[in-house]
Formats: sequence, structure tokens, C-alpha cells
Amino acid sequence: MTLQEQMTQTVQKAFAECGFEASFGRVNLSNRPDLCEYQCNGAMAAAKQVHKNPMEIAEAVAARLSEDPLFDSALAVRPGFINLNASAEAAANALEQIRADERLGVQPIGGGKTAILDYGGANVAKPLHVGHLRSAIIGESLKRLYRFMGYEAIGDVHLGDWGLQMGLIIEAVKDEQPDLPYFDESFTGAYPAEAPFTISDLETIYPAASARAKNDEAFSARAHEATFRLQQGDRGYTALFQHVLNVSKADLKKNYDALDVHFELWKGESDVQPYIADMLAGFEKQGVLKESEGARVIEVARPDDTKEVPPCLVQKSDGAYLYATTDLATIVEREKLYRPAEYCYITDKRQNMHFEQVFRAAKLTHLVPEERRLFHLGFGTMNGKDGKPFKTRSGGVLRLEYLLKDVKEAVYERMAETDLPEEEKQQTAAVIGLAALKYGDLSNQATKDYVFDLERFSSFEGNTGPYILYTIVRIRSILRKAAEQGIGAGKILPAAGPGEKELQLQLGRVAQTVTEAFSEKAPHKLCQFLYELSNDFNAFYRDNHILKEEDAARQSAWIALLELTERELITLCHLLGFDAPERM
RNA sequence: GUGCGUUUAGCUCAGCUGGAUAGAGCGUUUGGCUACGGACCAAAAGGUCGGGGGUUCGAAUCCUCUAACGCACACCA
Repeated sequence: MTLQEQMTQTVQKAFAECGFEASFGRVNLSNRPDLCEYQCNGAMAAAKQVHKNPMEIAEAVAARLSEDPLFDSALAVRPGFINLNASAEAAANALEQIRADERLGVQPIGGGKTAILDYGGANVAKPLHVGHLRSAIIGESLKRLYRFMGYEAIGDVHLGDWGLQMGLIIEAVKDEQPDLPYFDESFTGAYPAEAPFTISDLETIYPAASARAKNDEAFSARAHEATFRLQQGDRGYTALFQHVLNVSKADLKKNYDALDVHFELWKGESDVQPYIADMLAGFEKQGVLKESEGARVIEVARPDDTKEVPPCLVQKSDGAYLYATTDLATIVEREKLYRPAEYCYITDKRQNMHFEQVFRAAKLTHLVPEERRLFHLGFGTMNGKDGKPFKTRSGGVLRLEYLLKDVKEAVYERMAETDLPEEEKQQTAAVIGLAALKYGDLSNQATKDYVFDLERFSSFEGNTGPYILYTIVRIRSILRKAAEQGIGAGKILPAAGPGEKELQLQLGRVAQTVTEAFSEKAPHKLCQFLYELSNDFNAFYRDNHILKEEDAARQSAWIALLELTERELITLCHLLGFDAPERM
């Protein structure tokens, strides 16, 4: 149990003994660190409820606390605050418990339940670009958080691999290489294992075909026809489609790997097409499918809605299926294969309405039981310094690999003072660059737009990824030297040195921070914690010369403190999705 | 038009779910290098929390009105 939880329990007991509801005893972090470390505001709330003087209540409660070994002091202050300071012993003991726990005291509330996270959304035959960045970064972090909280978390890239784009590619390939067996309807042999194009071919073919279809009606018609034939299961087209998928997936995987973003499932919209007919037949049977202006819809509006919720459109008037149809069919498949307790979709917040409709439709049609948690984490836009959506200088979308390269170079330039060998310097710049990029993104609230500022994110000062890494590297350096001198970690002692208690108290808050970041789906709280912990450590480091400390027990206690600090920093960095180098 | 979101220091952002004097970083000004990694640390200046009204002992936080900006409102994904 964390120190704060122990305090809350004790204060709640004191409130109960004084004849009030125990819940008034909740202890919070002090918002006036100059006055105390923790505070309880319950006396004022209690006073309101029972119409008594808040000071009297605070004093009565504080009187019962001042004897408790948990507190160094417990003071009632007007108009009814209870100011609390932890005893150094209690703080050190609480920290020893955390140190002994490989989970840092975090309760695994997931209990092995399955959660599916959908945070890819990349399209086949198109390069990954900055528009895919936030989804990947936030999703990967949440997935790691889910795992840390004891969930079986599954990440699905959920590729956009279905629809007209495939027809366009097929027809464009046919024009260029008409003799390929995929286009020969009489061909009955085995198709080549080798794809007739590379990823860079595809990246040229697709945009060109897309542009051509806009002006060339005949070509457009052929593409629609090809799409239809593919969807009907044409053997040659299906084989060609597989090549497009394989080539694209290999390239996407390479790019996601460079981001240290990984998926357990590489499914796409095409995988769930087989479920659609049965699903719609089921809807029909339930009588929820309505005919509207030639299309088929599911009414999802509720009488108590304050806004208009348009019906969920599942089939167009021409018979084709839509985004919502595929998403519903994906739910069918996931229920069948994984039965996840939670679904988490990480996309642009502009899709809020879409997911609202899909979630309502899924419950209405009993694709999922009522208690299933379906939620959409809609994130804001990544803007340039001008406050508008991030673009290249020429106004296009920036490929992710170029962005990564830019960040790495910015970091490399700032590493001028390092004496690492060139090869290691390059690798380290990439590691720090990734941290700079991810930390810069995740330190903002996910739901808000944010400004991407390369110079700021790659800075080694301030609330940045590189600053956190610098702190870690510095600790590791000291620990290496301590190990060389044969100084080991001992038991954490009640704080004595300047800044030591602040560091201990901060270290003791890790479990609460992680749990809160998880329940609110708010990685920026992890960043905030990392930054505060780094600051507390650096202040402690400045005022205490660890390797020259003469009291051996104290020195060993400090080594233990450093080890724990490093472990917490690394663990949270990992939850954000990046690692720290050994040197920098 | 309807609904949702945003608005906090010059800039970029927090603000622990109603508490005390609203906090950081960057930038600006000033101070500290014989360094367990100074890529650090300390101090100062800088705010009518978009605006009005309300709720109460107490509001950046809750309610209401209002302004600006952004987004979404069925046959794209």
C-alpha cells in the first residue's frame, strides 16, 4: 500500500471515530508544498453536511492523528484544512515495499482480461505519413499500459485494404504488364511467388492511377469492375491482391518497427468481408434494418439524445458496404476469435460520431453484450508552428521516415559535445530522437491539438524526452562507478540529506500515477511524473555527493534510491514507448 | 442551423475532479563551473484563467448566457 493510501486509511478511521463519514478522510497531495506534504480537506465538506464549525472538526481529527507513527505532524489550519507531513520512517518503509515489488506496487487490475486496441489505420500501397503518427504513438503507449495493468492486450493494425483503391492498382498493373498470368482467365497453374512490383513501384502506381481515374472515365469504370471482380473472388485478381498486401505489409512493418510500434494482428478490412452477409441477414431477422432513401440503415438515435444522431448506414443504395459495415463486421470477428472485455479505438477525434454510431449499433444488434466496454479515444491534430495541420514546406504530407530522419538529425546536432564513437553516436541519436518525438507528442493531452516543434522537442533541457534520458544516463553512470568501487545497494533509510525526502515521496507516488494514467487513458500524466521525478533526482544529486559519502549504510541506502529511481524512469519510458541509451 | 471541443504568462503546455498565494518549460534578466556527466542548478520579472451573470464559507474547475476559433452532422474512409 502506498504512503498516501496508508494516510487516507488512517485519516478516514479518525473521521469515523469522530462520528463522521469515513469518506471525508481522503488525503491529497498538498497544493501548498511550502506548508505541508499532504492535505485533507474533508473537514470542510463534513462541516457543510452537518452544519458544524469546520475548524472544530479539523482539530478533533488532527488530534487523533498526531499520535500516529505515520505522521511527523498533523495540523488543523483555518478554515479547516488538515496539513500533514509524513514521518521519514513511514516514507522509507513504504518505499522499501515498492522496491521489493517488480511491479512497483501497481495493482494488476486487468486480471488477464483481453483488450483489443485498434491503432493502425494505415492504407495498403501508400507510405506511412505524419497523419498516422499520433495513432501509432498513443496506441502503442496505451497497449503497453494495458499490459502493465495486467491485461492481455492485442494490437491490431487494421489496414485499409479494401475498396476502389485495389481496383485502381489492378488495372494500372494490367496496363503496364498485360502479359502477367493474373489477367489470363484461362490460366489454371500456380501463380508466381514473386510480386511483379516493389513497394516503390506501388507508391508510384497508386497515386497515378487515382489521379487518372478522375479524368479518364473508361479507366475509372474498369477499376470499379476490377474491384467488383476482386470482391467476387476472382482467382487471378485475388492472387495479385495478395502480392499488394504482402509487399505493403513488409514495408509498413519496417516503418512501424523504426517507430518501435508493433502489432500482434495484421488484419485488414478485407479479412472481415466474409462476415458481412451473415451479419446483415442477422440484422434483418432482428428487424433493426431499415430502408431509407434506398440505403439500409440501423436507427441508433435515442429519445434522451441532446444531439441528432444520424442512423448508422450499413449498405449504400447501390448495394456496396461502408466504413461502419466493416467496423461492425470486425466486431463480429473479434467477438468470435478473442471475446475481448474492452475495445479501444485510437483515431482522429473527427471520427467521434462514426464510432458513437457503430458502438450503439453493435449493442443494439447484440453483436456485443451490453457490458462490453467499447470506447473511442479521439486525438487532436498535430499542427505546425503556424497552428495549422502539419505539412511539408511544399504543402504535402510528410512521410514518417523523413520525419524520423529530421528528428534524428536535430538530436545529432545537439550531441556535439559527446565523445562517443561515430557509429554509436548515430545509433544513440536515433534512440534519443525517437524519445524526443514520442515524448513531445505524449506529453500533451491526447484529445487536444498540439504544436509540433522540432527544436523544442529535441532540446536537452526542459520537459523533453532527451532531458529524461539524460537523467537516466547520469544515474547509470554513477551506478557503474559505484559497482566498480564495490558499493552495493542497501536498505532505504529515513531521509536525511537535502532533497532526499522529496525524492523518496515522489518515488512513492509511482503506482498511483500509473494507475491514474491508465484509467484516464492519459499518457501525459506519465510524462509529468517523469519530469517531476527527474527534477527531484537532479536536485538530490546536486546536494549529495553519493560516491564520497562516508557513512556506509547511508551510501548503500542512496545507491538503492538511485536504482529505484532508474527503474521507475525506465519503466515509465517503456510505457511511453521508448528506451534509454547507456551513454549519450 | 444543431451538437461537440478549445480558449490559463510573450510562446508551448500542466492544473490531482470545489480549496489556501493559479504552476512548469522555453524565451528574457541575473547568479553559480577544480565537473560522482554543468546537456545541470538557483533567483527575478511576467496572469482581471476569453467575457458577463449565478451557485457557496470558497470557482480556472459546477450552472447559465455570450464571443472567437476548430470539428462533426448518412450513401468517403
